[in-house]
Parts: sequence; C-alpha cells; structure tokens
Amino acid sequence: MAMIQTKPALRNSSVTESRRTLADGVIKRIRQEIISGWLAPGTMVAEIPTAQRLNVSRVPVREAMIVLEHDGLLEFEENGRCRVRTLTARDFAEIYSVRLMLETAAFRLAALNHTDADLKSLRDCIRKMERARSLSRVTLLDIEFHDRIMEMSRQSRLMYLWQIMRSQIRLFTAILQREISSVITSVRDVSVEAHLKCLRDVESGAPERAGQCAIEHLEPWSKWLKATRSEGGAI
Amino acid sequence: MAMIQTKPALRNSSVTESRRTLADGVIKRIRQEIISGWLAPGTMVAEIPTAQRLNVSRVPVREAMIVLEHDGLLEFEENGRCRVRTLTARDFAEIYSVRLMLETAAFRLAALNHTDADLKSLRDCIRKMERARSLSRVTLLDIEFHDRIMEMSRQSRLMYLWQIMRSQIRLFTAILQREISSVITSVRDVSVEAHLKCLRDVESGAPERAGQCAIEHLEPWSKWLKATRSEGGAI
DNA sequence: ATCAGATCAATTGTATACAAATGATTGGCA
DNA sequence: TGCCAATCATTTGTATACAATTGATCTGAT
Repeated sequence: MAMIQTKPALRNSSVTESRRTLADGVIKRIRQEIISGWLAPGTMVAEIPTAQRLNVSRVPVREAMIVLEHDGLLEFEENGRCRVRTLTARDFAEIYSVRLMLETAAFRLAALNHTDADLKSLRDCIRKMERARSLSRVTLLDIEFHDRIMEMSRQSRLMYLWQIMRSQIRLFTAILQREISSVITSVRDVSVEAHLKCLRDVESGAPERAGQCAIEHLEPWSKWLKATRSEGGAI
Repeated sequence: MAMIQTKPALRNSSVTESRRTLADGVIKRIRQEIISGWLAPGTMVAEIPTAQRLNVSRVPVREAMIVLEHDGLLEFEENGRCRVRTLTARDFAEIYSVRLMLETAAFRLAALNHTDADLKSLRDCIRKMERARSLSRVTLLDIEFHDRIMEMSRQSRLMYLWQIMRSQIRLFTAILQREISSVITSVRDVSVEAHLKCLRDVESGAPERAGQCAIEHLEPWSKWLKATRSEGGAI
C-alpha cells in the first residue's frame, strides 16, 4: 500500500479502509454521501474542496468523479464542472424500466443455472431479512438478494450492467425511504414474503415463471410511479 | 481550448480532432486501434509509452484507460497494469445475449414511440446501405441503424447501456469480418433485407412483433455462436 | 547448467505546478 | 439605485515530479 511521501497528513479513515487505491476509497465515500442524502442533488462537487475534505490530492478525486458519472450519480456540465445528479420522476420511470429488463433476464437465467449453494444463499438472505430491525437493513438485504440473483445468471456483462444501475436504484430507494415514513415491521414482512415467492419460482427451474418475478417484485414501485407521474418535476 | 504551455510539441492530429478534451481524443483513438485490430487482444497498454506515442501526458491516457475499461475493451490486472481484453467464445455468447435483451426492449419501445422523422431516418439508413460498396461501410450503417432504434426508445439509460456494449459489439463484428472473408454484395443484400423487415415491424406499432425483430435479426450470430461454442478458447 | 539473489529498469499511484477559462466581486458611472 | 466593466478568485485541463512497487536482467554459487 502506497503511503504519502511529502505530506504526512492523516487521511480520513473512511477513505483508506481496506481499499487498494485511494480512488476506490473516494468512490465509495462519495457514493455513500450521495445515497445518504448528505450530498444533495444539484450540489456542485469541485475537485479541490473535495480533495481537501478527504485529505487526498485531486487525482484520485478526478478518477472517482469519472467513475461516479458512469454510475449516474454525478454529471458533468459543458464547462467541465461537476454536480450531483438530480433525478426527476421521468428518471425514476426509466430506472424502473431498465431494472425490470435486467431482472427479468437475470431471474430467467437464475432459474436455469441455480445450484444448491445458490438457493441456500438466497434462503440465508431472506432469513436475515426476517430478523432485520431497521429499514436500512431491509434495504441492504434486498439489494443483496438481487445481487445473488444476478450472480446466478453466470453472465458477467449482465452483472456489470446491474452494477451500473445499482447505485441509482439505491439512490431511488433511499429517497423513497426518506419520503415515505413507513413502519419497519410491515415493510420487512412484505419484503420477506415477496422474496420467498421469488425463491420458490427460481427453485422451480421454469425460466418464464421466474422471469415474471421481476414484474411482480417491482409492482409496488410501478404503482408509486404511476401515482407520481403527473408531477413530473424533480424529487 | 487549452494549449500546451511548457511543451510546444505538435500533437498527433487524430487525437485532437474536434474534441473538447485530450482524453476524449485518446479514448476515440485507442478504441479505434483496438477495434481495428491494430492493438491485438492481450497487448499491454502502458501509460508512458502510450502517452508518448499520442504526444500527450499520462493524465489523459489514464482517464481514457478508465473509460475504456468500462467499455470492456481494456482490463486492469491486480498490479494496476492494463492490457487489451481477450474475448473468448463465452464472451461472445454473453455479448450476444445482452445485446438481444437490450434490442428487444428497444424495438418494443421504438414501435410505441416512433415519429415520422424517426422512420425517415431509418429509411435513409437502409438506402445508404443499399449503395454501400464496402463491408466496413455496411457494418457502420448497421450500427447506425441500431443507434437510431435505441434513440427511438426515448430512454437515456437504455441508450447508455447500449453504448457500453456497442464497443464490444463492434469489436465482435470486426473480428468476424476479418475471420470470415465474405462477398460484399451478399452481406449487403442480406443486411438490407433484414433491416427492411425491422423497419416494417417498428412501423406497425406492435411492440411484441417489433421485439421479435431483435431475435430474428441476431439469428445468424446465434448460429455462428452455436457452431463455435465447442471450441471455447480465445478467438 | 540451473536456480537464487541482487541490481536495474519500467510502471503505477499520488501529489503538485501552472496556464487557460470560467465565475464572482467590487467599484465606478449614469 | 441599477448596470456595466475591470479585477480577482476559483476551477478545470494538462503536464511533470517522485516514491514505491513490480518486472526484468544479470551475476554467482551449487
């Protein structure tokens, strides 16, 4: 691990934690800051202030910004300046639509390719979800479940596209969480129920049936989207 | 446009041509070098030699390498070194499969959203294809046609995922072109025919029928993949 | 002759320097 | 008071410097 040579300043611990390069740490950190809402949509993200804040040079920050633009969390303007992307209702509809496409494909392939170990990891995930005591934990496990389904597709490029959309999906979910103050137990129970059905359909080995999972699973979002579609503005 | 300050050396014209930043030019250049086969799969791409070759500094080259890794044309090893990605028959199958997913979605949406101007641009594209006198021109127009279909989906994220895969698709096609020495007229006529059918199905406005286009259109590749699947190694 | 260790070269990761461009601020004038 | 211009600060794009690491080459001993 390369250390700083000329400037022995302490770096922010959350940037360096267990990562190969500083850029990786910066990516993780800024992504978290955006998803958590600490960096609000529309906020300008300049290189020098960010670099100073995270106690690194501009180079890793620049690298991180390129990657986060690809993830759809940042956007560059014509003049090269960078800001946190603002998502509109239209964006949410798109994210939903693309997610549906990716997950339909993944569920189909998962139904065809699953092993016993795969099914066990899905069951473990659901079991952990049953015991979850916070909304954020349920959300985390929800993403984990879908990560597993993607892995089960055995298609690295499908997984890669999923990873690109995942940041935006997490942002989407996080905003909804903040907007809709829900009761943890009901959300958890509905989630557990829905994922159990997914598990059974994947287990059945029928690709078309498993593919339908994606549609059913995203149904609540679809309704929410329809309800807010008329608004149109930024959320 | 920022000019070089301390080093007034001439930069390679193909890097600077009509681009906002040097990195954009480097991306375009290296992508072309990979697709054309000039940079063979497995070739190491080091920053300093590449920078000197293109008459820029390491910074734009580094930026380009990050982007091209996202495009699936380069890959980084554990030690940070970078090489041109080698595609196996398995990779081709994946690319085909993901392309099928993306295009099915796009054709459906195109059938729903098309305007007269859209249809006209498709017809123009096919007309140009009819007059094409080289294989590479047919390939270029083929990509252009599918770009149009993607645009007609009116979904920026679907287009974005398409753009990510497009480099690999172009690489795929280019390799096939070099492997299979085809007669230009027959390839052209088959292409024109296939794209005319796509146009008609999109024009019909029926999403399911248009979605089938993707499958039919990629049929020849599917056959080729089945034929070479047993080999398994790098191509 | 072959293998291990040491020396050397090439390469990356990171920081910093500097010029051009863009944006902000202030001062002067109508 | 309101507006325009000039000055100043900030920010990006690009280049370069330097340390650490990795890979390559060469030497020597068994």
